[in-house]
Amino acid sequence: MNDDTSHASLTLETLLPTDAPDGPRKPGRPKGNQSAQTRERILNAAEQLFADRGYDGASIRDVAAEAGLQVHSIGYHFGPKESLFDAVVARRAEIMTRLRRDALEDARAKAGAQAIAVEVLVHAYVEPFIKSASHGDPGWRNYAALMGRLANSPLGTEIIARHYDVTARDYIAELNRSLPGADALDVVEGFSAMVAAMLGICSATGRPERLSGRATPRDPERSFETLVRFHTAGFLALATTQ
Amino acid sequence: MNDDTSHASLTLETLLPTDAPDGPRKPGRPKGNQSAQTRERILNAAEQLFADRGYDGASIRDVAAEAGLQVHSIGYHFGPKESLFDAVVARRAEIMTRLRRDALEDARAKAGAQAIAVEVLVHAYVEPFIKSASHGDPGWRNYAALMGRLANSPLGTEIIARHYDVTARDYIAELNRSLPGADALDVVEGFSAMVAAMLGICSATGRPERLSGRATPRDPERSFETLVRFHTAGFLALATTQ
DNA sequence: TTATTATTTGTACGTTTGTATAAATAATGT
DNA sequence: ACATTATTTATACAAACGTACAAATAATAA
Repeated sequence: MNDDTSHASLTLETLLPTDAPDGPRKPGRPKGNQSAQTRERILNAAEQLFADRGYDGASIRDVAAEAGLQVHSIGYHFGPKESLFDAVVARRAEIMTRLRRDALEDARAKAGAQAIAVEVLVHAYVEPFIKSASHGDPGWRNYAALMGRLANSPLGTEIIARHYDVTARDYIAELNRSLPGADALDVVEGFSAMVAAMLGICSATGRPERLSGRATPRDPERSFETLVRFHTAGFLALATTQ
Repeated sequence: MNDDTSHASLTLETLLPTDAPDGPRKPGRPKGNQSAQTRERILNAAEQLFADRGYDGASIRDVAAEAGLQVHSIGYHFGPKESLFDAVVARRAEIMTRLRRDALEDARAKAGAQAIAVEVLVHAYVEPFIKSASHGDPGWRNYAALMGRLANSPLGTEIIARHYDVTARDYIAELNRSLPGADALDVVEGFSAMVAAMLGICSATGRPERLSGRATPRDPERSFETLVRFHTAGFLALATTQ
């Protein structure tokens, strides 16, 4: 599809910043360090296809076609399929983790010697993800959908653990400090519920719209605020009751 | 792998009740209505493999081997792959839906003219699923894991909608009655969060154990109680705050 | 200039995929 | 007894899969 690259007419391709601004690739060693750019293009294509069709549903050939490259270029840059998959997850995981760590340090600095408010912790963990997923960038939107798909699958949990568990434990420890009356096991349970809800919101399955009967997609900003309110109350209930 | 079927030694196969107690099938028309039994066996095998490897990760050949049948027998009984998948989901969806409807009617009868307590509604919706998934039956355990995998995927949401949305709407309507101060959109959001948490608990990914540092798997009964407490408080916060 | 290195292309291999066809077999209906 | 029906086996097929090899090409290094 879309093989009319011969005439440079005013198509979407020329108006929007695409992932392949250079046109069809020519063989030969590229100038300077163009490899990084090609890798990004492959990662973007893979990200979208893995999000749409899942790990097994998206083939290396699909990725190559979407990136405008030959099949072998994928393997050349990323090795076997599973390595490509891990690279897709890893790329934005690093960014997301940094945002969350910064938000946590910020909250710690503001709280001083006192415990951080639960609402602040929930906000700090969830906000970077939901904001990234709903701020227009299709890359982040695809990534969020992919994370949702991964959440309850064996391969997915293994990769998520590798990239996200350290920071998750930091937040859980801080939640325990803020909820001295709550059992630690229950706090982990609440944290898991929070993550599940966050991923559900960003997966854009259309189910909430269907269940509420509205045709228009819901406002992610509003979903975010509701999530914070809802889960903050949930956490507090773990400390007070029982 | 495991191709030493020549000698009938004391292996797990001979000790455990497998899905194929009748031994290898022989061609020819079976006595009476044995077809239903074969279909169940195929559904059990497909359920397990779809849960473990996902829709694209599990092949029809895998299912046939697991059920102890030839490849074509799967197509003979269920048609194309997607029909088999739908049949897997549908089988227990009917049971689950009945349990939930019964629980809802029960709660309505007990509440009389009053609104049903939010906690009762949360309990009624979640209990059949978590109890089925954790009551020892590997079929239900596989089914629950499969549902978790489906939750945030396009194919999955479509199938889930077809089988579960009607009852979900009933519960949401009742939740709105019990939360007169809450916005209907927020209630749907809370309901989605509740379902996501429920599926996460039953998917048995091992992440909560990893995050809490314990090696032993958590008690599902306890997770269930925590879920109800947590989400009931969340719903109530939607009505009181803002 | 010449040799080397990085990257893309084109092609190929063996396996696995979903699905289909044809024959064989045994219970059932008449 | 005989034709019919339901089901399993065996085999086949075209397509798609992940991966690999060899050649071509262009930038860089010597």
